Amino acid sequence: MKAIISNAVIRRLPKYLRYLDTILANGSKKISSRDIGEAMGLTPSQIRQDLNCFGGFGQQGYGYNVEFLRDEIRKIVGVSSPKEAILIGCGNLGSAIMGSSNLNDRGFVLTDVFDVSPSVVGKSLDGFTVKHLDNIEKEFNGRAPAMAILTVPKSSVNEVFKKLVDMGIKGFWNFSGEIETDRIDIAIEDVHLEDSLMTLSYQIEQLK
Amino acid sequence: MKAIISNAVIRRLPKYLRYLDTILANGSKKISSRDIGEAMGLTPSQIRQDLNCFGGFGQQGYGYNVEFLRDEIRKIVGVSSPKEAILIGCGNLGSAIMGSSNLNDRGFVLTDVFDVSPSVVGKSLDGFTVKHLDNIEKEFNGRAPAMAILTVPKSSVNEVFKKLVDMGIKGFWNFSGEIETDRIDIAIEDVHLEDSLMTLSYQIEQLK
DNA sequence: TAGATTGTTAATCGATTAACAATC
DNA sequence: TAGATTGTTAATCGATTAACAATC
Repeated sequence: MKAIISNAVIRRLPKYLRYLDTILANGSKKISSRDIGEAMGLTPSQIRQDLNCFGGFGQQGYGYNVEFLRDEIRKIVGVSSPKEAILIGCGNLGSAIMGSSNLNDRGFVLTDVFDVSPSVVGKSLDGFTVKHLDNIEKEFNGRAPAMAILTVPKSSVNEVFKKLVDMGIKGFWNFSGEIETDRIDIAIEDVHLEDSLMTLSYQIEQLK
Repeated sequence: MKAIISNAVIRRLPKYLRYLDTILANGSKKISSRDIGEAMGLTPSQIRQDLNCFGGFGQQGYGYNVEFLRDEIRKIVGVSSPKEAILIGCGNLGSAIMGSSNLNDRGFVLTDVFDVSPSVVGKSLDGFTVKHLDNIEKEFNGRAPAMAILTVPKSSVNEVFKKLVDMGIKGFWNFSGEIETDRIDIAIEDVHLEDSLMTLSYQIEQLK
């Protein structure tokens, strides 16, 4: 029985990964939990606890081999086995995500982009020909990509979500507001940029 | 002496706000912590604890007046006193943020947008004429907007940040990666979309 | 070997939940 | 008044930190 990993730990994994990538690029071969902690503003204890949720990646008296640790975390996060992703909604935000190089090397490969607006369907954007969402089932013909990025209007997100779930898609990166569902066999990562913005507003008020 | 509010509480405030806005739009006049909890997947206790960090907004035996509570949280978050914001970096993501209506009514008013690329400086985007970042001091002439949105390349974010801090800007909504600073009189809200993406990748791996 | 640093158990701290008196 | 629900204190739970034996 696999122990349940707390959300706090999972949210730190990408940060470890980013840090290890940085120092690896700088040529570091080994690192101690003490040094990681110092650089990332965490306690050495926390780092050792976090890593030991997944395995003993270090060596007593030595520390951690940077490249090995990086590769292990990449495996844990799933970054080393890219999954097919599609994008629904080619507005400003959708285009921004399409254009960024973040998807590749972060666990996903973008294969297709969809929209419903006649003004973009058929057009070429960032090397993708925008397809009509109505044809998506035909396009995939029983198969399903691992993940869909939702950058559609708030008003249509639930309808689009339902359609994609019916196709068998199990992962969603959702920029389109609240999704209503009780399916627990589906992974949804909600990005609420307005919440982030309001948190900043609060912080700025506190400075006064 | 004001008690320090935990980060967990602060991150929930925008969610309360969003929920209250929704039910207010649906015509609800009053609500109990029990009902809020049910709708948002939190315990009634937590909601009462959270709100009582800021004051007693309810009434025993009755519950909370939705509109009053909403307005109080808006005040706490600072959404009801909009602050000047500027945008640095008019690429895809910058344009997406410019185009979204999220800024207004979320505590900020976008007044100016800047870039350094000759291909956009001088052009008109979403009703804003893109100005050159080199002229920003002249533009503001000693004044400083409350917040800057950073959607610049990772490689230049620290340089841009330093420039803006020198101008007196105290709030940053940062989409451009790691900012190095030890200033504690400055509010920085980092948005790491790659981290969000990797967390989703992890979650999808767990479904298998 | 001696020194260093992990892996892991125990202690602490903080956040969430439960309970209940106050009171509308 | 009786019923409902808050505000708040106390109990619990979980996450972080400290300590230290294991061991490279």
